[in-house]
This record gives sequence, C-alpha cells and structure tokens, in this order.
Amino acid sequence: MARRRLTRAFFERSPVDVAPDLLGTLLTTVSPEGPVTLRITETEAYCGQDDPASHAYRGPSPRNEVMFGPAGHLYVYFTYGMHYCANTVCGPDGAAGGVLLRAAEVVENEALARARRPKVAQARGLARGPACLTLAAGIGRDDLGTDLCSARSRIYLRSGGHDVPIEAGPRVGVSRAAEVPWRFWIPGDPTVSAYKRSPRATIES
DNA sequence: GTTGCGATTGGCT
DNA sequence: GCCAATCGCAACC
Repeated sequence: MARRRLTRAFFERSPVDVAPDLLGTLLTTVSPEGPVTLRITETEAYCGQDDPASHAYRGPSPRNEVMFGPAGHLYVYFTYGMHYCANTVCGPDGAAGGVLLRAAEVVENEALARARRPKVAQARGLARGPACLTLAAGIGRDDLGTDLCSARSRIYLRSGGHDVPIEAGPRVGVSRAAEVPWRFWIPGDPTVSAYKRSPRATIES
C-alpha cells in the first residue's frame, strides 16, 4: 500500500527532533519528465532566532519569511550565486526552525536524476551535498513555500518504513555555533557528504 | 551607495 | 588542498 505523506504534526516539533527522524524518509518530486524519489541520508537542524547559524537568526526578512510561517513548507534559498538548497520548515508558527536536506540516495527514476546531473559518474554522487540534492530532485526557486503536507503538492515526504542507524556531529560549513552537533546522518552510507568545517568557524554559546 | 561574504561545488595544482 | 564562479543579502560608510 502507498505510504502517506508525513503530517503537519511531524514537522511541528523541534528541528533537532525532526532532523534525525527525516533520515531514511522518501522525498518525491513530480515534474513533467516524471517523478524522482530520494531516500534522505543526511540532514542538519537550524533553530531559528536561537541559532546564530540560522538564516532566521536576525529576524524575518523577504528572503527567510517562509521559515516564520507554518511547519511542513519548503524553504528554498539561493547561495554562492549559483546553488539552491532546500529545508523543511519545522516547529510552531513563528519559531522559524528548519531542517536542511543535505544528501540522499536516488531510489526511483535514476535516469532522470542522471539527466539533471550529466557530469556525475557514480550513482552515489547524484544527490551528495545540499545543492546536488536539489539539482537531482529538480527543486528550484519556484518551489519556495511548497506545502509538503498538502495532498496536491508536487513535492512530498513519506516514511521509509524502516528504522535506520543515526550518528550526529557538527554542521558543515557554518561559521557560527560550529560545535553544536546538529548534523545527522546514516553511518556508513556512501551518499553522505564529506564533512568540511568552515574556515571562519568560531565557537559561540 | 559600496563592500564582503555565504547552510557550495567542481576543476585545477 | 586551493580557489574561482556568481549574485543576493545585509552590514557598514
């Protein structure tokens, strides 16, 4: 039987609880070329205005306003002048929590994922890294604000149906709150991205 | 108005 | 391992 979409209640919890629970879940994006499904293998939690590393730390702005809205929506941001990254909004309205989807394994329609990532040789590299994941899934600027819990959205998450092992450690590439262990991954999975500490990383409370 | 740099990636040394 | 690519945001002047 088909698995149901993850519920609003799933996302209304703290991002620190949601992030590990997203490991092993299935992200499907439906486009005119067909569906692609990814099994999430790596995530990071960002805790709104309590978290110096979060885009929401300094309060609402045109860029981050989706994070301040209801849980279960997609926050897509553009960075380094060329990449998109995707988060699920988490926590109660206004808390501005989010979980960054960092890496995944392609489990349905690898052919389409490969067409979107023509230079990648190995299957495990198709969605290895947050900007690679959005490319393989076909997620971009237009998907900002998508309600993942709506029955009609073209992007949704479902339970993978299995418990998975989980490890936690510091987040990749953040220059503030660099020691907080809010990155979660499936240990040993070849699609998990390489850890890189930010060259400007400092410790904050 | 100007400047510095980012929740990154891939190509080159 | 190092660094360029490339642009929007936000901090500063």
